[in-house]
Amino acid sequence: MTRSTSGLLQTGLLVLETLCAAPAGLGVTELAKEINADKGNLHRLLSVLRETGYVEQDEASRRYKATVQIVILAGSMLRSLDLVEVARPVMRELCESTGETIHLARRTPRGGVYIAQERPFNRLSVETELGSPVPIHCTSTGKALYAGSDRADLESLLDLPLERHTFRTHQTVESLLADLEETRRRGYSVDDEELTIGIRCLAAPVFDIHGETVASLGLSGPAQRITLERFVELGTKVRAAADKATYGLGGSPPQISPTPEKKPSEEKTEDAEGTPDFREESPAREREE
Amino acid sequence: MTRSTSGLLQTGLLVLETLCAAPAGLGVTELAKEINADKGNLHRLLSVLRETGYVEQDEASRRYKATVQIVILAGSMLRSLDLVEVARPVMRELCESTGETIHLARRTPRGGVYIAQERPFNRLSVETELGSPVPIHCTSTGKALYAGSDRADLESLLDLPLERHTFRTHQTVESLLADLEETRRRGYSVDDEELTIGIRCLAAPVFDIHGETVASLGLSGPAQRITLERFVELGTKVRAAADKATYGLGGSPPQISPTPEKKPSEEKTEDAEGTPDFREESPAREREE
DNA sequence: CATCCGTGTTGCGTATTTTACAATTTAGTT
DNA sequence: AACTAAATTGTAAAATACGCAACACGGATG
Repeated sequence: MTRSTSGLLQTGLLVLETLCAAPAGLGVTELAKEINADKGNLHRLLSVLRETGYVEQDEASRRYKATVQIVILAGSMLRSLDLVEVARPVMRELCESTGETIHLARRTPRGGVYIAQERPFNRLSVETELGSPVPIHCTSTGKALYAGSDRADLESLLDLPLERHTFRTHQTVESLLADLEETRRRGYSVDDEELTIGIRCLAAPVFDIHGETVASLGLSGPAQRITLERFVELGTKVRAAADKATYGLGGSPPQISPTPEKKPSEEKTEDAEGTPDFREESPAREREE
Repeated sequence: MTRSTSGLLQTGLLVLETLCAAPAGLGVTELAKEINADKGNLHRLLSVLRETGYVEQDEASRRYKATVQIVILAGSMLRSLDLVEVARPVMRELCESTGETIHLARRTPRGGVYIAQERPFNRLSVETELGSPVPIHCTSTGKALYAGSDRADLESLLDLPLERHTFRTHQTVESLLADLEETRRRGYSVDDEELTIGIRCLAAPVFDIHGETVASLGLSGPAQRITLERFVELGTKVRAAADKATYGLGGSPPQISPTPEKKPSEEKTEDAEGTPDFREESPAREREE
């Protein structure tokens, strides 16, 4: 009982995904077991992918591997994304002025993805890989991306229970929500050793022309250099850089905390029309460009 | 008369490719014209891609765009490629010691692709984009990748006539072949302003455990710094770095010019068994790991 | 050396999908 | 409000993907 309704395109993509995740390649049978499909049909499907150039078969081991064709596609996509183009110089500048690693992550309905990075030299620097998913509950990048989401959206994004990486990792949705609330107020997010002990990060959201959060720009480095005392200084710099990117996209960053002196509760400026609100997703109403 | 034999998977991939190259997105009709397919069917196909997460439709403009899903795939592929893992530290080291941009390109049967890059700071540096194709006839990277190919292979790779970028770009296959011959002899390739005036590059091949060229590691920078006098010094460094990567992959670099003093002609050491030969592709005989 | 086991590959009838063409809705424009 | 162009939905005919099963091949085993 393999599976009934799937379609060739769906399984084809699934095969590509599986193969991309398998460094050494997979045999037809292994692959069939992995994605629960018929051996024979899979073999034919793989021929198609081979002819198309997405997959190659090792002569000796007969195993199938993904080729760099996918990387070509991704490259052509990123090159055509004006977000990267706009953010790159800003990132380099911030990287040089702070001497820390800067990264850019794109927001998607299903989670964030790192899409660009700038690293300094002669320094212990944090490695973040391109194209890898952004954890939401324990990175400043993730928090900046989803600071505007409501509880329901957030819960659908998180895979509960929240994976604990350090003793500082958020363990409850409540504490995460409070953190996001604070993020919105101060205009940038903070990760104080919540993913890795010894690493602190700061990030700020980038908005598009419709006022929606499309990306976040972040800075990360060792706790020795990113001291708590520097949070405001660095946070401001990160936010300024993110705002530059926002302007580059034709958008304008929302006002941050009109009334800085306030209790961390009860500040629902709910739907205060005027400037695009940081808080919530507003459906795109204007047409594209 | 749209097209007869294509298959959903093939057109699906074609759609993805087209969409990745179209920054602003495409409408169903535009897309249909572009790839010569039926509007209605494409619409259904796009629904599948939307459900799978590879494509999204802009609410306002109704246009379809590629999502970052492809980048996620590419990332997972590159991360599982030990080539990148092995080469990265070598590249950083070379980048720091020379202060120039270093890049890594992977060889494929259809041409090369840039898959990694390291750039220095505070320097005018060359930008090479990840996932973009490597021109073979006018870059050191391309020459290093295909130095071992014979004339027939080469001609199938090149899109003739050779595109002229500068007055130094190779205009004939003959002069390119001679260049490749010299590349094999000296162990690294050279690009003396053949793609861009003012930019010089050097590259050397990386071999896998079977002695096949799998990648090339290159250095590029402005001609003011990369002077002709430094070619040997830098070429040697680049070659050494590439060799390190080769060793990291479990391979060993072939001997370079056993007799350094020799005329540029008549040096066919044809099939001198012993160490893997730089010259020609040897079919993989050992089984994978 | 024969046998077995696991894997890749091929065959085939049936049924589901894709296809091509066209009708219909929707949105933007004059 | 009518017009235009594009997106979406509908529908039989035909191509195909599907599931199952047989075959080929290689390495391991006894």
